[in-house]
Amino acid sequence: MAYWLIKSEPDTWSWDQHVKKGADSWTGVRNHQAKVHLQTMKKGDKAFFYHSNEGKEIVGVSEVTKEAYIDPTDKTNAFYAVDFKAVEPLKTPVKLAALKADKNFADMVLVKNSRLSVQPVTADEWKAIRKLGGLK
DNA sequence: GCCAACGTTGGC
DNA sequence: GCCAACGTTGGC
Repeated sequence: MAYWLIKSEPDTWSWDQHVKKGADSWTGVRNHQAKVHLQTMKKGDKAFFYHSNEGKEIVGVSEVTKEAYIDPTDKTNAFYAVDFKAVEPLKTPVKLAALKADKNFADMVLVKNSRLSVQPVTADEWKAIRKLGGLK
């Protein structure tokens, strides 16, 4: 089981919308590094749902329900989409600022390369952030 | 709203 | 194939 972090601007697609929809497709990724990560995802993998711009915090946990397929919104067929369903919200959102202030997360991709929209998360980071978010 | 960081494009 | 110019993202 691998862990990931997916980013969305709440103006475009928020956690609340994600929860209401249940499962939805993560389309529109037009970055090759992010694409590689999408292709690596397996059904059942978990991902943190991060709000960029507004909030700048990790707000929930999602799960991969469908592995990478050609992004229907991409006419060149060069990019991929993955389906996610919302699993559970964090009891306390984990702020980017809090991660930056904590040395344990100094190497985290979110801290180092904030522009990447789909990122891997290590098992250690996963556990620590769940804890910070008030989950077991 | 600004601007730094990054990716992409296109001229040479 | 290099690199300057440009566009986009996202933190501040």
